[in-house]
Amino acid sequence: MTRLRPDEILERVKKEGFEKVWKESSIFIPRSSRSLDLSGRGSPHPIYELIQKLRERFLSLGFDEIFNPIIIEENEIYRQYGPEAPIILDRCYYLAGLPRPDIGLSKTKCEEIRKLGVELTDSRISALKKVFREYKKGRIEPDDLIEKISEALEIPDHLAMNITSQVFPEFSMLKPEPSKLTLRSHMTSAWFLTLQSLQHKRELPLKLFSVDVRFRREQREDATHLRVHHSASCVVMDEELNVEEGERITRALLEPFGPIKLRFIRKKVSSKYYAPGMEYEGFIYDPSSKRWIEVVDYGIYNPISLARYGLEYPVLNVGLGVERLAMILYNETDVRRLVYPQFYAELLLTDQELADAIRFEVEPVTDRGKEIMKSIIFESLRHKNAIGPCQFLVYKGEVLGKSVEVYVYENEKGATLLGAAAENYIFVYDGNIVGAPKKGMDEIQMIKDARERGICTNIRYIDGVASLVAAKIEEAVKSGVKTVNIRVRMARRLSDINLGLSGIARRFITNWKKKIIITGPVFMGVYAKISD
RNA sequence: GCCGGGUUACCAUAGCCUGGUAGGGGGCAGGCCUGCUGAGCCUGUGGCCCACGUGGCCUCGCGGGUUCAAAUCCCGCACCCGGCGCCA
Repeated sequence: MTRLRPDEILERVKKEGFEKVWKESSIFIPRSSRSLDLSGRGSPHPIYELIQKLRERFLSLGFDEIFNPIIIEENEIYRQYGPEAPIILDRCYYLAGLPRPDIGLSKTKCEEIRKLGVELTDSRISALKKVFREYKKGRIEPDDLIEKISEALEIPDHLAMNITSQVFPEFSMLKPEPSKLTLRSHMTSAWFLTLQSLQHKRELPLKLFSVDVRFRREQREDATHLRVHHSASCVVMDEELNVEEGERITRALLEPFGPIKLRFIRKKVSSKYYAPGMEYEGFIYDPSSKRWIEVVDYGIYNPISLARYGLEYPVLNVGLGVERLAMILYNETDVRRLVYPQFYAELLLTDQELADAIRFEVEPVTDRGKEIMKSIIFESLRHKNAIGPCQFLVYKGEVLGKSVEVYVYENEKGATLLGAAAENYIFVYDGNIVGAPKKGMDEIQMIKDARERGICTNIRYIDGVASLVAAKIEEAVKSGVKTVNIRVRMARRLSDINLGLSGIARRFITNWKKKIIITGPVFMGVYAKISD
């Protein structure tokens, strides 16, 4: 397995430049001879899962889904919020863009260049235009711009420098210029536009919803604040409306999520886009923190704002913070961890995941090899209490056209064929890897816990050793080696019994200072004779 | 916006105040010792170069500075984490 080598690649880019290395870079990419597995099921993101449920629920309550504009002109905020607009806009992101370099080379610019003492011919102008185009496409780097301009105009460097600094300051200092466009901070900003457009096109009552993102210019993201989060928002426009419908809609919306304690309170000071006294907040009781958490906001839009959009009917708006609800439902205290687990969640493996990460370091690949592995295990266990010196033939047969005999043996006088730990199983418990017999050793707490509450991998020490021996025999047959003799004595590390961990599992164990305890006497000898 | 803490090899860290060989642990690798179960001991473990040595150079987030000498002191930057403020 060859991997990409970031250090080497960056070193080459530094020496040879981006363009040259880029052209050759496809050769670095390791290619696979197998095709990718496209079966199985992945895990969904909890936020999208919740959004899906909310959408489904809105639809079943008779609301139509709308894709609302995300980019909103600053002016709309003034129309909706009136005098409150500046403090709303303070929390908004404004869009900015880089100024377009003047590729067209206007007459004014040409005139300015002439004033600097450059004689402009048609061919020079088109050469200069070409330089600008290349620059914009990134084929000329900023460092080389002056040089290229001086070549195009056939002038000395210092003159080219003057041209860029005086005639085209935008080339040397590309600074983003703000626009009056903002990213919506509330779904309401978009609802006014949508309602304005639909009010005479669809029959009342109009029931619309959207579950989508909104943006807040937070100083910093913390456990309860994100810059981008979702609002499950709906509006109702009808000839007559009662604000109490907000509570009914909220209760109906949250019904599929089981018994939730809800409380609604009228806001003493309502926001300016609502009519005074007609804005309510909804709280959900969070049993884990034993606190009421604000999740919903609803109210009836104020007639001034409506009038500025020519709206002739009252509008009720309900907005629910999706991430807030998710935190309660998923019992999570940090919204960052919930939404961006890839950045914030600690590396955590369940015992099952850790157990799955334990594997043989080498394994037999041929059917015969696997057969040998099985008989080593079977025969060794059958004679495990035999007293040495002794040996047992465990396999005799052909492997890749050569005859192979395999023996398990014990040379030591008075010792049993297998050591006491040979039949130990590997258990995983609380992030620790523990080797232990199926019975006994209860006086050691870790073993007791691992056996009672941990996961048994069904891998024994003897399995690891047998796998190693079988693989070595295969290798010996292929390379023409005549004998294989493997003695495993005391096990101390996983590799002693031919076991290994994936890199992620190892990182998990070292990260959390977990233990790998597999010490034990294996004392197993296997000998193989290979002849033609 | 204000204030504080952090960034050291595969992992988690010590060292910084008071400048002078980057230390201990885990993991991994090798060796020793281990004969019936919880276990020890030694060595190695960032990169590059070569004349292959008891060799040289680089490396403590990035970039500068001070100094004979910088992980350490000073300045700037980036990212991360806290506290306060803001949170319609």
